[in-house]
Amino acid sequence: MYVGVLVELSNKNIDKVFTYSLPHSLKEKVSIGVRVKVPFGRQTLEGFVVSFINDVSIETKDILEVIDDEPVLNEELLTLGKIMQEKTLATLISCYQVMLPKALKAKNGTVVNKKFDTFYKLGEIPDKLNDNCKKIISLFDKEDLVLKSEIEKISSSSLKTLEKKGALIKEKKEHYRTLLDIKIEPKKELKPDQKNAYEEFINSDDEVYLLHGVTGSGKTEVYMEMIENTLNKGKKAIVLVPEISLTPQTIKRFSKRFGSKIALLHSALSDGERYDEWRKINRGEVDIVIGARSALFAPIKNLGLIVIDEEHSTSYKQDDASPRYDAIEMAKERIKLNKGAKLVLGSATPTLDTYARALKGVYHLLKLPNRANNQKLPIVRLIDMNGEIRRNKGHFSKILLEKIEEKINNNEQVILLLNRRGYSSFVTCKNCGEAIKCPNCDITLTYHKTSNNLRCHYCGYGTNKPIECPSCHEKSLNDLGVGTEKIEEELKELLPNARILRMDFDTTSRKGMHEKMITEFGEHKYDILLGTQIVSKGLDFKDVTLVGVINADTSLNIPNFRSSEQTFSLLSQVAGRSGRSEKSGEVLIQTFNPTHYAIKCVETHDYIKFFNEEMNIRKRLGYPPYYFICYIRINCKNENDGYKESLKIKRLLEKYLDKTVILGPSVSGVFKVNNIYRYGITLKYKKQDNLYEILNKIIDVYKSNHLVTIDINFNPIVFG
DNA sequence: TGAGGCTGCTCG
DNA sequence: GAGCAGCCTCAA
Repeated sequence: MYVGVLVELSNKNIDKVFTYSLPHSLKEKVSIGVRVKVPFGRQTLEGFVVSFINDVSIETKDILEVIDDEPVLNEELLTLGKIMQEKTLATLISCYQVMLPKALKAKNGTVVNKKFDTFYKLGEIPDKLNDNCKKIISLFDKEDLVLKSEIEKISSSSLKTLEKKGALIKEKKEHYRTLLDIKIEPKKELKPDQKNAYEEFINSDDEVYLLHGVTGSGKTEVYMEMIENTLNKGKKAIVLVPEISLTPQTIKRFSKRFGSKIALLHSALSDGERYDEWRKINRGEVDIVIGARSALFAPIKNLGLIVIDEEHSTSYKQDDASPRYDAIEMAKERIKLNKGAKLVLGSATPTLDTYARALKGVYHLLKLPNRANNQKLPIVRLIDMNGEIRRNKGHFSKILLEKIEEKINNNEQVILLLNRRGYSSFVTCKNCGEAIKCPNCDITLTYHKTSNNLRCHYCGYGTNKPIECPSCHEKSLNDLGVGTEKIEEELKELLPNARILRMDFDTTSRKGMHEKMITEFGEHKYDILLGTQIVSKGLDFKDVTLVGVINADTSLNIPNFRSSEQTFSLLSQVAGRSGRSEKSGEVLIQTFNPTHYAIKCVETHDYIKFFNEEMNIRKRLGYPPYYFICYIRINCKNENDGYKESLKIKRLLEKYLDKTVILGPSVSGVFKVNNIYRYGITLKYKKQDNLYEILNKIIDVYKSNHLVTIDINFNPIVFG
């Protein structure tokens, strides 16, 4: 008897199935999907059993040890991992590892302790009982098993008596760290719009849906109804939310409706907690999994529904490490593996790719055009900052300051967004607000401080940093960004009596801080919530009637063809935090580009207009959704070798890819990381049948090259 | 002639 | 990834 094993190391050279013999003593313990320890060369490695093999023609070694009692990868996930490998061209082992919580990844030295608790169950109850004993017995009215500690709260001596008489029987059971405070509340009736969308959903056989609903339209209520419908059919559901909006507010809403049927998977959990949640899911003890990107791979059986909320969020693409997979693409694959299952994508500002597909009928479009409870969308005003900076030194316009004061005096609350994307890596003019762009690509040039020049990361164009602004000819070029701390200081000086809560990566990184801040702001212990992107999603405070955006433009200037889309989306989302209760809301957006379509369309809440404008540009310049993009990064210790190899690769690609536009090589977003130089080649294509074949060949050629490594990223978020 | 470095290959 | 064989270079 032999088994195929995939070993833990992520390296293209050994990313294949190795055959091991199975000693008689381990025969019973091995099944497909369990982790094992195997000899590999002169080291011992962990790996996954992926197949059983009958006859072999080569010498084999014995499996040393079987680690798991139960498989950690089931058949569905094994298949899904293979699909991921084909789509990302990463190593197969990395695709499996990314689906598992840290504690279950095949990796030498991982040990996880299970925690056990003592419970009691009922035995034979004697006729005569004293009061304490009666009380203890009554604990079993609601539950079959009661914790020892709960019983001891009544009386530990009575517990001993009952145990002796055989009325209570001890039982050791695995303990799960509980995460949810469960108080189930009656569900809300759906509003007419929500009901229409829901009914259209349940009466359709389509696989993929886009729920396009404006901010505050109550998408979550619709999701919950869809989930309930799924559970009623005896099936289970996965809900993905961006990490940033996996706030206590969101979790509470789901747990109030579904209680202990939920498991949570997100980054704030410790490894142990995450492992507990995973095992609960694996044993079929929960019906709903809520989590960030990787929760898509929760080992749920009988899956009926996947919901991906805020589907436009870039957090669904693993962009910075291999496997560079897109959770939405993988969700579609998982739906296919579960007959009858459906995928729902939800957003107020869907990505162009998603909305274009919905218009074409590839996805079934469901609409929530109005806010729930007849609230109006907030009134948005643009504040032209051109010239304003010279009038006063700081970052606040007169109007915004006055409005903040007015709201605070009214006992209302304010959210302020500091848009920090693209921080300082580009050059703008302090006077006219123009950013310096590439003449070939319509992409903002990236400023390289060390060489004091500007370069395009798409085509490789480069120029020295000019002394004056090419647009208004003032000598006021600026390459600095602003942080929340600085803004907070400024605000404290301008409004000394305001209570300001600063929320950003620094202040929320400590465990529980994010939750504490949200709770305290909700209790109106502060007047102003100041933060970065973190304040833009999922928050719902009834007293917030003003949202201010300090610098709308910075995200327009990131060197990426998606910069307009991401700006429109961010501003629309943060604007949606205003006026979500009875009081009507206002939004003030400070901008140097008040006529830019991405900003104008936020003012008018006009997604469709934005979509059409942006689609025209994408079509003209050959970007998604009209073209697919693939970014090949070449990493090398030596600058010159890296460039030479990049050119070789480019020539190879040009030889075999006849229907693909090949750009570069140019320096990558961050040119030097850990003393490794990085170059990039960008591919644009509509249909190129042999693309994967050629890319696989290139990977093969370089897999044992010690000088050069290659990363491939399909549909990248960042070109780095 | 032996030490040291580089490359390419294998691991079941 | 680690280890190793095979080959090259260099200095004496």
